[in-house]
Amino acid sequence: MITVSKEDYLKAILEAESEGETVISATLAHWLSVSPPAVTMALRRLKRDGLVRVLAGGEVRLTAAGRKIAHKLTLRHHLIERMLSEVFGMEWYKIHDEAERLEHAVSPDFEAKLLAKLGRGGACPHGNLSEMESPASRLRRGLVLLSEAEAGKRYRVSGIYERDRQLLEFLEARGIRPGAELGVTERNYDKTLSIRTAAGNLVLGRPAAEKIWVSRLPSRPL
Amino acid sequence: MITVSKEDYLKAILEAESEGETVISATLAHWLSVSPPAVTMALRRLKRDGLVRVLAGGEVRLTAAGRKIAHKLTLRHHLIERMLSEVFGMEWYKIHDEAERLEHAVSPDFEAKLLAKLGRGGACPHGNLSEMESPASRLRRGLVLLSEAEAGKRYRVSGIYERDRQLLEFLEARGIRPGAELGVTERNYDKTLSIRTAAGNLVLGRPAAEKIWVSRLPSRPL
DNA sequence: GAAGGAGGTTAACTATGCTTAACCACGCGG
DNA sequence: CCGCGTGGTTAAGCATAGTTAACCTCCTTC
Repeated sequence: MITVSKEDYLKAILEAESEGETVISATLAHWLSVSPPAVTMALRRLKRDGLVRVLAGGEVRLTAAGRKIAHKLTLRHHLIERMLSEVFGMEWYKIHDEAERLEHAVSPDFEAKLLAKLGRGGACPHGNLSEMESPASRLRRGLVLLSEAEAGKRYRVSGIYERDRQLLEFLEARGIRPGAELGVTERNYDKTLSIRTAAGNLVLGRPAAEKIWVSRLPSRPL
Repeated sequence: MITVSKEDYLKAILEAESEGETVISATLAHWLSVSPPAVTMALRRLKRDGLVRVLAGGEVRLTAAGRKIAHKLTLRHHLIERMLSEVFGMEWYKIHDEAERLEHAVSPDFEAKLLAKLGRGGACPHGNLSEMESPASRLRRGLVLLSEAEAGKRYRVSGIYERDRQLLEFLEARGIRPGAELGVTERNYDKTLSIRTAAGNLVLGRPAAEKIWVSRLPSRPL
C-alpha cells in the first residue's frame, strides 16, 4: 500500500536526482528533514514494495514502478500549483506548501480534469516548467543562476527554487518574484550581490542567489 | 496533533448527529467501517485532546473545540465539491469521494480563496445545501423523502445521500440525478416504488428511496 | 598510525491506528 | 432464572513512521 510518506520519499528521490545530486541515504534525510534511521527503514519498505533499488555504493535508484509514481506526483503537484495560481489567484509564495499536501489526495479523475482545464506545458507560478527540470535543461533554455550574473547587467527573474517558504517570503518582501526585473549593481568580495529592483536596492547572499534562475535582458530597457 | 483519522471521527460525529442518530460508539464503528475497539481507542485519544466528551449513557458529544473542527471540515468538503463541479465539471457521482480526501489538505488560505471564488450558500452537486442539514430542515424547505412520495405524482430530485458511491452510480445509470424529474407510478406492497424517468421505467427499493430527497412538481408538467 | 568525521545500521522506544479474540454487563424474552 | 443479543472494553498483535543512543566502517587528515 502506498502512503503519503512513501510518496514523499519517491518524489524526493526524483527531485534530488534531477538537481544533479547523488542520491544516497543522507541526501534523503537532509531533503526530508528526518533522521538517518528513519530513511534506512523507509528504504527497506520501498525496496520491499519494488519501488527503489539501492546500489552497492549506497546510491538510491527508482525502479520503473517507483519512477512512475514519482512522475505522477510531480505532474499533480505542478497542476495543483497552476490551479491555485491561475484559477484562485493564490499568492505565488504560498502555493508550493499547499500543493505539497493536496497532491497526495488527487485521483486520476481529478488529474484529468485539471489537465483539461489548464492544458499541458504551462509554467507554475514559481516560473518552473516542472519541479524536476534539471539545471542543464535550464541552461539550455538560456537561463543563468543569479549567483553567476554579471555586474552592470539587467535580468528578468525566471524561476525560483520553491521548496523554501522562508526564502520565498524574504524575496517577495524585497520585490524579487517571477517575472520581476532586476539589475546587478555589483558583485562583492564576500560573494554577495548588490541588486536593484523596482522596490529598491538590496544585498543578496550567495545561498539565496543560487536559488534564483534569471534570463538576460537587453541593457537599460527601462 | 490533529490527524486525518481524528478529523474523520469528528466529522462522522457531527454528521450522524445531524441525521438525528444518537451517536454512540457503535454508531461510529458502523459509520466509519471500523471495528468497535478501534472506536474505543480513537475516542480515548479524542477525549485526551479535548475534542469530545462521552456522557454517562455512552453518548458521544463534541466539545466546542471538536465542533469547530468538524464544522470547518464540513465547509471545506462542501467548497471542494462545488469547486470540482462548478470549476472542473466533474461528474456529480464522483465528487464526494474526491472531496473526502482533499478536504483534509485544505489550508485556511485555500479555503478563503474557494469562498471568494464560489461564494457562500450554493448547493453542492448532490443538491445538498450542506453535508449536515438535518431531515427536519429539509422538510421545512418543502422536501420529502422519495420513500414517502405519493403514487401518480411527479417530483424533482433535490438531494441524494452522497456517502454511498455505489448508490450514486446505480442511480446515475438509471437517470436519477439531482435536478432530474420523475414520476411515481405505483407504491408496491413490498415497499418498492415503480418510477418513471426520462430514461425509462424502473423499480426502486426502500433503502434507496430513503436516500433521495425530492420536491413536488405540479402534475403533468411535461 | 591514531584521530575524526561522514555515512549507515541496529536497538530500543513511542504514537497512531487498525485488527481479532475474549470477556463483561445489561436488558429482555421464554 | 437462564440464555441471548447489543454494546463496550481489554488484551495481544501488527504496520507505519518517527525518535535517540550506540556502534560500525571507511576514508581522510595530521
